[in-house]
Amino acid sequence: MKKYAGQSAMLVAIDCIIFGFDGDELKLLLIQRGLEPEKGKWSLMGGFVKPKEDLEKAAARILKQLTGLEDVYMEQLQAFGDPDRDPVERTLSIAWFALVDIHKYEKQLSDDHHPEWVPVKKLPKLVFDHRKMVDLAKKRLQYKAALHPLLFELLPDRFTIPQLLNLYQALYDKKLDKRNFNRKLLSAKLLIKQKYKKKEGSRRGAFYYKLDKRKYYSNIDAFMSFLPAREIFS
Amino acid sequence: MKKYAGQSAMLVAIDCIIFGFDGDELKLLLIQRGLEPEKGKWSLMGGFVKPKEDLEKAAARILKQLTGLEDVYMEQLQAFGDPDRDPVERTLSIAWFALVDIHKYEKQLSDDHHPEWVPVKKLPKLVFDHRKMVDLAKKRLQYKAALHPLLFELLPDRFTIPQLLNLYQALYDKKLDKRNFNRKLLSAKLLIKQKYKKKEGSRRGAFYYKLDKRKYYSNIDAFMSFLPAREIFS
DNA sequence: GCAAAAGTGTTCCTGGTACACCCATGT
DNA sequence: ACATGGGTGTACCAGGAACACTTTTGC
Repeated sequence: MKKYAGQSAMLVAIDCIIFGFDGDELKLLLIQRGLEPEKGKWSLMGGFVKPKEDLEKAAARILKQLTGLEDVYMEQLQAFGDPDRDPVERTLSIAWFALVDIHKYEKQLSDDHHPEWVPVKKLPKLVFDHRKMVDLAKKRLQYKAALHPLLFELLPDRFTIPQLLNLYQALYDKKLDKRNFNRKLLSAKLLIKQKYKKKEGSRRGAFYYKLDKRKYYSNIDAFMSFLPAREIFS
Repeated sequence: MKKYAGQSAMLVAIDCIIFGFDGDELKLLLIQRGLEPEKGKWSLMGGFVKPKEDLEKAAARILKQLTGLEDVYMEQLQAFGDPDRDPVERTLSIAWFALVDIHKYEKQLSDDHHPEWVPVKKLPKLVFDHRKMVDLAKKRLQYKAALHPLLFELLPDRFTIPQLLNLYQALYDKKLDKRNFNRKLLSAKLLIKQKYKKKEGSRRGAFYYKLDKRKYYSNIDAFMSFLPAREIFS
């Protein structure tokens, strides 16, 4: 195997921006960094890409390592390559964002990174350029979710419309009209109505819905505006 | 300077998907690869990231090396990291796409890569995974240009509305209604009408327009649908 | 005077938005 | 009975889509 002469290599890492929603706030799963430098500081979950490993695989591996979850929605965000972003050694990082059901996570045993779900709106200081990654990920999520059915990935299999409304409101930090939201949502015909929900948070109870997975997967790139889209990006 | 122990580095390259428009077809600037392996085969313009070089800078450097152009619209597309994508040695590539004014390019002296503008619809076989990069870049451009004023980057400073219409039609491979297109376009108020154009391609001549750069740059992320957007992605 | 492209207006209809009241239940 | 959140209908308006004819000029 010949090599390219005179070129210099660098380390390649993955960092994961992991979104979750607890019914009230949009959250990120952060860890306390286990390596020097900045050991113990808040950080995104990350890791190095292995010599024979695909980027997708690496991202999935790292996500699973922290959350125990597989088959999670992930999307490559962007490569971050400032030569000085890691003071130790030049390290390129490919940021991925993931949308997970926060409740599924809670049942998992997490490893020893001391992970915590932190509200996106109250982020602590993060190491390196992780803050930039988070900001970009949030923008990207806002952008994409305004046009595509995506946020279902953050909710359990069964969910109610008020939950979904809360999620949108949390992501965009705006109040939305529930009547209009409802209508748009149902007109997409992606939801299947279930039985009643009793207990939590309401006297009357709200109906559960499930995704019509068939339509969902064939439409995941479909264009539908769940929002007053042109005003949301202001 | 301490190092991360036991991690393996890899080469990091940039590949540029360079779009141009000749008034009729959408084209890509390809080169004949100068390195083994696959020397002489069609390829995107690329190069390795230098040890102290930023990704943006590297992409701009490589673009300038081929086209002589600076201050060109560029956007990071995605990292391609299949471990076997380059048979010589593991090389991660960050693909960028660029929109250039094909006529500005033609006035430049090009280097010895034997570059050629090739219609996107008649691409030759490309080395490695470059075809995947091109396909993704085209999809991304279609997506973004349906919602944002972007394609001006492919045209000269002065252009006519029929030219712009041709460009949209070429990108989406669909015919568009010129009356509706016209109205939408002008309602964005990004264009400033100029004098007549005589010669080329028409007896009557079409008016030139220029971009209102002030509004353009403050609105480059603005949301405006120049197209029957929800039908264009089919 | 005719061919070829530029330019322009109207109607229809969808879909977005604003807005307010009743319903079901637990306490 | 009342408080709390769940659920629903309507009227208005903006903007997208469909559609055809007139204008200018070079030949």
